[in-house]
Amino acid sequence: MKQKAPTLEMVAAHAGVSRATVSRVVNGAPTVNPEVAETVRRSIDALNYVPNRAARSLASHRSQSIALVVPETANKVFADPFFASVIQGVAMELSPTDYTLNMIIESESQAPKTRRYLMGGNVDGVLVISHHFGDRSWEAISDTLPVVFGGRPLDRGDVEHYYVDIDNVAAARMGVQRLVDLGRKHVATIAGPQDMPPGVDRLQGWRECLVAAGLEPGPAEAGDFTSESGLEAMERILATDQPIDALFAANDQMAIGAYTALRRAGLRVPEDVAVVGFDDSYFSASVDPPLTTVRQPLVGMGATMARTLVQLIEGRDASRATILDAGLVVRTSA
Amino acid sequence: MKQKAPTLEMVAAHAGVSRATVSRVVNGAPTVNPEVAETVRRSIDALNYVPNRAARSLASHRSQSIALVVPETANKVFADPFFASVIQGVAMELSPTDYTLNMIIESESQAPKTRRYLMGGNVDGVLVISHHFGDRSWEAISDTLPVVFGGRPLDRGDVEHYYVDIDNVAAARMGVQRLVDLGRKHVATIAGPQDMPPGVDRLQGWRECLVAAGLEPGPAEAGDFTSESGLEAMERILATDQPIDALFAANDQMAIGAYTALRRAGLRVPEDVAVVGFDDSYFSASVDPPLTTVRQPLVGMGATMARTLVQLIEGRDASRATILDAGLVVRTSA
DNA sequence: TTGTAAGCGTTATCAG
DNA sequence: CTGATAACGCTTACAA
Repeated sequence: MKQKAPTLEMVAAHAGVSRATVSRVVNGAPTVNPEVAETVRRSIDALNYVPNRAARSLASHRSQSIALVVPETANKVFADPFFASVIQGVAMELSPTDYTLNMIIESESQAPKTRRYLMGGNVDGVLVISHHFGDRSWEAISDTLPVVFGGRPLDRGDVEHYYVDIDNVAAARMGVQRLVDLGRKHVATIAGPQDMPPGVDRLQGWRECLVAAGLEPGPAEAGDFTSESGLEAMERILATDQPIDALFAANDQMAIGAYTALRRAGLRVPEDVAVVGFDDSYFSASVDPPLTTVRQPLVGMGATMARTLVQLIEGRDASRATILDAGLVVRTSA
Repeated sequence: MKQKAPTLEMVAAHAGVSRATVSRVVNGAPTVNPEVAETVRRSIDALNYVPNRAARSLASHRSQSIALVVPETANKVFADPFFASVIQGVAMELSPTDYTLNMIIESESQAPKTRRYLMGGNVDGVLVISHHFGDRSWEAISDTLPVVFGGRPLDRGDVEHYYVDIDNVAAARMGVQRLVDLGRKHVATIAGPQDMPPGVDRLQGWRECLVAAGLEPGPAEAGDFTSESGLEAMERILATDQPIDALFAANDQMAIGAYTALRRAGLRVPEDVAVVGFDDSYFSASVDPPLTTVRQPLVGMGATMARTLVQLIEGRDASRATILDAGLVVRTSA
């Protein structure tokens, strides 16, 4: 039953032309007589021909495939809505193109293998989603292939990377401003890890906004973006016994962790403590009370990364940094 | 700067052997003199050689790549922990192998294109994660390529598919049994969509368990696995004014939706209504109160799917159905 | 155990 | 505008 796939040659025979012509039609070359092209197209349909990628890339030196590298980092890769949503955006953007998405989960141990695979001409470009920084191994690859990062990479070194991100400082300011506008005077924050840009930038935005409003920054504790760490950080903040009437969390997961700590402490949201999160994760509308949060266009970021990379691959130029807009989503918690 | 990748031929020259020999070493053929093999390996390292996939698959008629097809179904693909976790399992399992993961988001509109791509010899096997059923288009593909499903496909037709799943009926019974053991007498359920196996099976398990315990099944309302639908279903259940002291939700997202409805109705969890969810999604431990739930080994399911497919591809045989164990995770809500 | 040589299905370079 | 014909980098009988 297993029918062998028809080849270009068979189509050529069927249409009574040369393989070269069929190839031209398949690739939409402009220099083909319309009538001939039509005949060829009919033969293609008749035989249900599908080009063979392997042969095509061997001959053209293009793989038509794009690698998406994500760090294995425990098994939290997908637990983090950040990754999941960005990946979704990439996949959807690429879906209608001729590029194939090659997902690579990079465990620390086999990073070298990955690097060689990428440089071995097996992909046309690389998308890197990472919260890691100071990883200079990408510089060599950037030298060989177009690489686009999700989230601003640490700018050490002379290489300017391509990346798409939001302005985390400004976005955080926007979230904190909501709290200030509500008349809150004692705004605490649960910051993200201080060894990665989003963590640092959002903390900075919080501080800047408060200072600009003439308020004294409240207590700040850092978490690792998991809800457990949010719960713990909130407990530490409460333990300081400083007056608190508002909280800005560097992501939604930590915000819901804080919800639990607040509830246990007998504090109501938003009456006693108004809470603003960050990300607008898909669950933030369905927690109780619905979380007011700074929206990050994650799926859009993924799509933009993919679009940028394709541009680079196809020789068109693209801007080094694409900064997408963040926005405030007001719900009930603040 | 862009250094051309070294070819097999260059390695052969460097090592002073024929290309065939290098090929044998690369592919781990047993018929190679150990010393020669060692020399070749050294040359490979020295030149930093990486085989070219395109050439390799063109010559061997194997693509060494596996397609992972997920339905686009709105943009909820990744919002659903089910997909995210299964995909993660697949990716991690494949990561150390020579197979490449080819993610395809299939939008209804271009299903035909996808099908032709798959049948055009571009992949060695297909993994399908779908909640859809009655889709017979896979039967033709199963005829050409090994296909493994995530979740039992609807068994219409004469083709027996390969799939990995859990026993949803038994798993649901296990969750409801917890409620029964707690002495609850009025167990309601929020079921999943009734046009897909998990939805139907979990509802059946709920009923079976209750009947076996000599209890009258409480009210049942169906949702669509989103937390919003869970909230609404819970409201409908409460509106029936039937006495309720326990709830079994067909997934965790609907369970947390129900939390909100219960809280609004002034009901406490678990004191007034004990709640058991399903999936053990990554957020279920961090909601308040922590959710008791039926754990589904999602990442393991993904890994198993990948492993099964590779076995099939490599000619070893595998069992048609692999049923993984589910378990009860007891937290605070029940 | 190793080498020779014939493909694998396209693209690309030239003539025509 | 179209058709030969040589690559592309590797695998794989078949010989040696």
